[in-house]
Amino acid sequence: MSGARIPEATVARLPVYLRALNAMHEAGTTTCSSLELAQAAGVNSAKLRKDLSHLGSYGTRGVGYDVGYLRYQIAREIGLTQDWPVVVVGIGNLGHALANYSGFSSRGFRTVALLDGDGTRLGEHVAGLRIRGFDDLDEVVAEHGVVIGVIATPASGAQEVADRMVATGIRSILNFAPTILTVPEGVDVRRVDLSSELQILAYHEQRKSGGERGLPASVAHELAEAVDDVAAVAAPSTEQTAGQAAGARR
Amino acid sequence: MSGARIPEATVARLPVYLRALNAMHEAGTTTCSSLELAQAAGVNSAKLRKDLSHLGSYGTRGVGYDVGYLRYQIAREIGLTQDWPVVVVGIGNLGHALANYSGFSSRGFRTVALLDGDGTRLGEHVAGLRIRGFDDLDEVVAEHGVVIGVIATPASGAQEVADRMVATGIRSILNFAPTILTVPEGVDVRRVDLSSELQILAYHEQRKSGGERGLPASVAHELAEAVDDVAAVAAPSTEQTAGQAAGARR
DNA sequence: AGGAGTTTGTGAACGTGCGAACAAACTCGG
DNA sequence: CCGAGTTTGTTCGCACGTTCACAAACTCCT
Repeated sequence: MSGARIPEATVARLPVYLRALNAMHEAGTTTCSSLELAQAAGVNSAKLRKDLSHLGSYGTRGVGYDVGYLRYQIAREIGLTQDWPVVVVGIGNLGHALANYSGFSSRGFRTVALLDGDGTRLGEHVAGLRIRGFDDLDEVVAEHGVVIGVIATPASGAQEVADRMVATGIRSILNFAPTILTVPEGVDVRRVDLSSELQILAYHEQRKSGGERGLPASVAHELAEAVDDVAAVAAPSTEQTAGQAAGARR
Repeated sequence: MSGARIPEATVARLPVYLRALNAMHEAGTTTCSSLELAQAAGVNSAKLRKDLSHLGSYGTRGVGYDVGYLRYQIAREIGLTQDWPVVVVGIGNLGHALANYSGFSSRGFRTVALLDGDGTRLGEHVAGLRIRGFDDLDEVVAEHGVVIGVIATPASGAQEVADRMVATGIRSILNFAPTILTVPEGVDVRRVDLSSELQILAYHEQRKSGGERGLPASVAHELAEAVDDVAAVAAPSTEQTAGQAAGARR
């Protein structure tokens, strides 16, 4: 059963289940039903059961799941029973926060090196680690057997960092830089883009506002100004069908 | 056309397209084909065209898309032509980084207040803003018409912050705290979970390396207990949200 | 003007994911 | 031991998302 392929959507939810199970364990709960766990994780209980069924039959009908046991099974499936050395490149504001982030240092992941291309921060200590130059990447990767790299540089340097990472053998990259990385086949990149998340929220917010409820006056006022600003920058627009222009909206 | 519903998967990709278009614009490119834009965004060109077709017919057959015009259309659809005041709660390492993050202050989003429940940071200035107490939330929201809140507190305080936000009228929350928030119908929450992202990478990495198998089930339970003790000492980790896959295929 | 080349927008096929419903399997009380 | 109650694991139908393939529409060259 462990050999079977697990759907990507399920994989993405396993960390959530794991977190909920950890919370239950710390609260002293030893057993839980699929409904309880599902509510704690914010998903449908049928979906939870189907997700877990991909790992194996770790529950007991009529009873539920043993928190400690299920916790271990999920952790093993994800690979958290082994230690993953991680290197962080780009120790600006975000990199600094990541280095101090407890989620990185606990639970299977261990930050083994902080690298920065900017010489001014060299030697500085963050979260108990000395900031080293980016050129030390090969050495660090070889020494600790790093396979996961975190990029927290500005967008301009991210691709070069990624290339160097791939060259040293890193095959999984977590990218915080606001850019799309191009990597060879076989290398996984996951992107965490704060501004994209905000934009998605804004889209839905705009939808809500357009619906039944009115906009606060302050927002409405700023709307007019902002439209002008963006239009001045963004619209060299010459032709184009005026058919579906902006007017239709609210 | 603007009134039609846009699929969620498409909405999640629009910010990526917008970013690619911005890069092209800054590089002086005035026109691009769906293939060029798709490659810059890291997606299939057919998918790109279908996504854009949900907004309207903004391309020209045989030619491609006008960068500036398409850029404006996407920005308008997302709602970036208006100004979104944002309040950030929890000015620890992460909140500090967010406040300084250029993606927050530019392009439609404006951080209007930094709040923290911890009194020791009060009055401190970060990114040109004075840190205020969490109790000022109502006042700040009312004054600036805030509808988007960012939570960067530890997991323990996140739910209370969310409750207070909802009470003041905030309907969109970006949650960096490693916990699942419970909110009323009509409130959108997006989770950004750094540790979940790492765990997803670890899963795939384990797959690539052939994956060492886990321990026998007999030992599993006791080991889970041990692992948990360790985790209990360290602080909890972070969270991520639903959604988009990474740039690389797998 | 007309044909060749290019590129968009979309219809159709395919795969994936989700939720409801239900049989199988367990516990518990008598 | 048996029946009632509970909860898992799975099957099925449906909706959503992705990719292919192609007609429509545009430009360019002769």
